[in-house]
Amino acid sequence: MLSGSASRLHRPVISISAARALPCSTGFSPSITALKRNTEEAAAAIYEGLQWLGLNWDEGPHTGGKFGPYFQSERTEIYERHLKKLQDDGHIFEDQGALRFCSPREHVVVDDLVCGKIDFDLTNPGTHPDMTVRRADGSWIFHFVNVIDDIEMKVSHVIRGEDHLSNTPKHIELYRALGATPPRFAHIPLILNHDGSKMSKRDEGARVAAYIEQGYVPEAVRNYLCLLGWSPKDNREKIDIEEVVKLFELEKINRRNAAFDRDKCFWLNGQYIAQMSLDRFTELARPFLEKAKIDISNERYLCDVLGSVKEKIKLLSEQPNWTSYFFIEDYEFDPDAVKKVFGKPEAATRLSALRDEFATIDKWNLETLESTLKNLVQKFGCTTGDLVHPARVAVSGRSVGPSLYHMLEVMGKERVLARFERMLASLGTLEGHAPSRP
RNA sequence: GGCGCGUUCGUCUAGUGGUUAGGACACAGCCCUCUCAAGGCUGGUGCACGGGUUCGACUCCCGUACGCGCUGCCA
Repeated sequence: MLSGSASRLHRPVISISAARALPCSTGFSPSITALKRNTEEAAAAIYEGLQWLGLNWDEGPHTGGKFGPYFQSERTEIYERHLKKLQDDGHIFEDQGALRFCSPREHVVVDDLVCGKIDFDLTNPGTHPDMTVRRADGSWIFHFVNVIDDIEMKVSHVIRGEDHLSNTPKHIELYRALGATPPRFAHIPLILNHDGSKMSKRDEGARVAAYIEQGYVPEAVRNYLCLLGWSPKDNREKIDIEEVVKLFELEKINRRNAAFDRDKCFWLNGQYIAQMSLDRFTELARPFLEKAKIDISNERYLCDVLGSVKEKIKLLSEQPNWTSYFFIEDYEFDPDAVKKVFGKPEAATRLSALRDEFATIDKWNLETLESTLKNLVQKFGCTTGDLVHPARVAVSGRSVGPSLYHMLEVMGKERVLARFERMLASLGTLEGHAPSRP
């Protein structure tokens, strides 16, 4: 079994990648599920986050396993037993009611899978005081339960943040005093914010909920996290989880801390969206559309609409904004777009002509729509844009959107003609259009 | 302060003594084009600094600086 202290999302992602590459199971130490309720909630958030990322583990509080119980609060007897052993062997002394472990005062070499061999000099009590293992009130100290849990659960590899590197020699002293062989350690770099400051649990990049709300795709976030401190070394950026597991080696993890790059994560998300199936896209988009109260009961239409905007979208949360006008008739008109496109009287004339031509179409599809419009362009001697822009504003109220032909095809003849009609009518009434100008 | 770890474009990285220091994001310009994207092309920016070792250092060694971590009866 392998353990990782899941204080941040990045670590478990790396841990799981590593574990899948190694032939062993994955789990999380009960030591992270401390007595305090907020800690348990934090741990639960990590578990949920991992599930969202599509990563699973073998043992832990909610999955079970053969080394339970997995909550620290239920493991008191286990800790008592090990403490007793240490006391019997004379490693413990009392200090103001608390219990401390008496350090052997030696050099301890940590042989880390990522950082290599590091020699720590623990001979000076002034700089390395004897560690407390239990408080006066009977509660346990993290370092102690952490070691006990890993022994009890037969943890073979401890993968955790580099912030624990300096604590590791103390842990090793404990393993030795208990007659246990220390596991292999792998201390992985920390994730920093873009400005170089340390990323805390409350920072956006560390909150899974933030990714979900903003419309990130789980596989993209997972991919991005894998690339922080690790690389397939072949210039690939988009790399699926199976491939990561195949290539992953703890020894190849970088030692330097990495800054979280919002832009790149965003870009990767767009890559995943562009390349995913329309079915998957629809599945992921649904909650966002529902939240925006868009009527998506017509599955077929929904799918067609999403198909027309899929390649434009980088974040799922952009969905409603890109598609709302497909579903409602009282969509808003962007004043700037209207002004720019219909500022000239020819625009209305051309739209009117286009309406007449479209009305005669039998086969309402991309090809016919395009050829019909292009014919009219010839006739007027204008540019394609001179016809496309008015049509776009008429049916969507805005100047940006999917390819016009695609949009019109999806909307259908009836809807499009009605919208043209309304546009023309509003131009006539609001502006009192005269065919000629001074 | 002490101890530990780190330092290649702004960011993520490839690179393990001889490379025009490669890729990606971001940025700029061009092309394409019905808009916005996408895509294609081009461009600029980098080996923290100082000493060694070597015929030759981004690569090895030693310092310095800077960053981060630990130094709790926090986890």
